[in-house]
Amino acid sequence: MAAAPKAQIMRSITIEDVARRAGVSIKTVSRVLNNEPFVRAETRDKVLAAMTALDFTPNISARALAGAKAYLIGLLFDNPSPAYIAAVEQGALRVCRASGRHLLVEQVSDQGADLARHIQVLLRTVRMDGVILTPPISDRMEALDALDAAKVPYVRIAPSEAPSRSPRVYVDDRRAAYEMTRRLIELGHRRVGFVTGPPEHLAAAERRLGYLDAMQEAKIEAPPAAVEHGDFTFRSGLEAAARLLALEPRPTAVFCANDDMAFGAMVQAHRLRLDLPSDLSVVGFDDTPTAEIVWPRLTTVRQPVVEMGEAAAQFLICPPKLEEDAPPPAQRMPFDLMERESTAPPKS
Amino acid sequence: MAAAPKAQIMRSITIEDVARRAGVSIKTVSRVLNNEPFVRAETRDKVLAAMTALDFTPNISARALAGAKAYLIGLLFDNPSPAYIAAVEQGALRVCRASGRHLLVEQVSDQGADLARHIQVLLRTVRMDGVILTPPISDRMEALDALDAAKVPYVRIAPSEAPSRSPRVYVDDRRAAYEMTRRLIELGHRRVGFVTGPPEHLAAAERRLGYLDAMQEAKIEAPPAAVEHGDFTFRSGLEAAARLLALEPRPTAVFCANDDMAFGAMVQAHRLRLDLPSDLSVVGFDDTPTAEIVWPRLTTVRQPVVEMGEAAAQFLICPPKLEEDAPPPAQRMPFDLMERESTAPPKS
DNA sequence: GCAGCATTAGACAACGCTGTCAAACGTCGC
DNA sequence: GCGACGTTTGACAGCGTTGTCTAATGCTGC
Repeated sequence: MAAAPKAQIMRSITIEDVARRAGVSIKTVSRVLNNEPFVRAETRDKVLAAMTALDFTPNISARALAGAKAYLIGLLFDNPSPAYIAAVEQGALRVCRASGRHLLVEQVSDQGADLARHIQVLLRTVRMDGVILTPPISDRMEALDALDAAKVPYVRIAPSEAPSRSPRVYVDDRRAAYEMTRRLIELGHRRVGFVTGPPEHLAAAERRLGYLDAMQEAKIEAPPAAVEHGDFTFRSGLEAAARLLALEPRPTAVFCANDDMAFGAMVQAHRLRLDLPSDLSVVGFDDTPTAEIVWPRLTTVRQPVVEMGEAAAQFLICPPKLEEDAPPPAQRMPFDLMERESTAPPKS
Repeated sequence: MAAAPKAQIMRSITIEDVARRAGVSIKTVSRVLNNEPFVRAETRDKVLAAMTALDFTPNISARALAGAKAYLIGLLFDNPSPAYIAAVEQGALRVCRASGRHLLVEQVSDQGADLARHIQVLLRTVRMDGVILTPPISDRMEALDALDAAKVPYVRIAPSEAPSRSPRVYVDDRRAAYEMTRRLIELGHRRVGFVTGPPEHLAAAERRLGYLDAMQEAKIEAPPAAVEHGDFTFRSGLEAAARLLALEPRPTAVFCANDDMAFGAMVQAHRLRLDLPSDLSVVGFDDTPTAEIVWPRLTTVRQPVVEMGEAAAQFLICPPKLEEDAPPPAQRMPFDLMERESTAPPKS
């Protein structure tokens, strides 16, 4: 048919151009580009000058195709808990920029066997220097298997399952929940309810354990009914709180395994015309931006999520050297108890 | 030195392997892969079978290097207004997945001249089939110039400046603000304050115009003091509201150019012990998830942000054919007035 | 049965870079 | 003044794909 309206071929500036201008071979330019040794300072300068003069930028596809590095970091997520993912992404992005990498974001929401398959295909399609796994993907062993098989380095954020299987960045969920619960007990609460996260999100289970630790330590019996199941959504928090607040005697405090559910609990309390915090203390976990905005402001556990994203990316970009057979490195990040106005001593 | 622990070279399955197995030439496999014509159905099937048998996946770097397509869409943002960006990203991601592309996210927060430079370098470093520009980058002419110069297609989301310069996806901000203001007036409000967005964010200016349209239409004089300046942050909303609520007589309603500022206004109202909505109606713009969570729930203008991200990506992937010299296509998305509990008729 | 044409398949050269290996260039010790 | 050795450079072959161009192949009409 008609000659295709063939896209104007934009010949880009190549290493060859730089080499010609600097009067050296392409390989030498490549050496300079990659900071390889064995280039005389004088030669290096010549090349650098030529690069600047021509405004040369290396092409990432060619580099990935020819060499070992890919200049690409992947961020894999499933559950689009926007605030959390966005924060991780922001941290990762900052590090990528600083080191000349780029960030490929991918949602791998398939359930079951498809997950492994999806990751496999992804890794073969686009080579990456490393991959960041956010919860709940960070606990899916199929994902790790696929990554291992493809020999692509990865870091997990807040994994619970097989924590020592890979590098990871995490906070001590159990400890944080323990401390937060303890704080509620210190305030005088005895009837403290808990709303769990979805079963596949193991960090949420850790939080439950922390809660139980504190209750047990204070010798307070936590009846099974005091632990309600949620799935990290606002709505589930609302519903779980409805069940909790129907209990007799009513809990004086509710600890939700994440902020979104805590917001649900707050709304449910409002609906029941309970005054916060005098009738009910509510606490969450995550310190999402919204925690500062609701009224009363939510007491919660702050996780440095942006920093965790940074740490994870950093990790993939220059992995710390370690002995053969040393356990994979883990970076524990500090958490903070953010006490705000949603908590107070119980009235009664 | 010691022989470098040379990364195990993972030879991937190539087109050549498929070709050999199917008993055809490489080029024929490539034809099948790209759905090019002139392949006999029988041959095609043979190739397809070989592909499946070998579990072949084409390599994106090689394709980008050799061919015209890059299988990569870029998402450029500046202001990390997480909820908004995350929503656009989610929409874009969905479309990318469905069409076998990938999403490269890039933050280009440099101010001034650096922006153009940054984009230039980015585009030369990694070839992309198209780029999505989110506000406020979508109004930065330097960005558009850089993109044009590199001949990379792009879509702008919610641009205000030079709207017809490129394809775009938008909502009618002015109209939406007009209708929302009108609704407040219908409720009986006469003293309606407005909090603007940052000056560089032109959509925010459109919203202000819409507000003024409605006030004028209702023959209500909006004194200059009724329009306060904000910058889209929670804090600025809080401060602007403080100034607005100090006015005598006090406004009975405040319209903020985005939700975050509306939340600030609500908190300020709470601080002043005003009852919402009886003492003060507050409305926002965006319908962020938090709008459902605050108490009272925020009346606001819903924009279909996820869908806008989808539309933008769709657009880059299969651009609608149009005449030479036709104006670049624009997709207007519907908005919705979400009336919730933060608005009511004024008490007085 | 053969030119003439559409259709289908293949050979081969890019694409822009890195890895390998060998060559050239000192420089030192004797 | 020469071999040995460390340093510095370059030639060249890929990497896995697509684009171009040419060569078969099959079919039509006469």
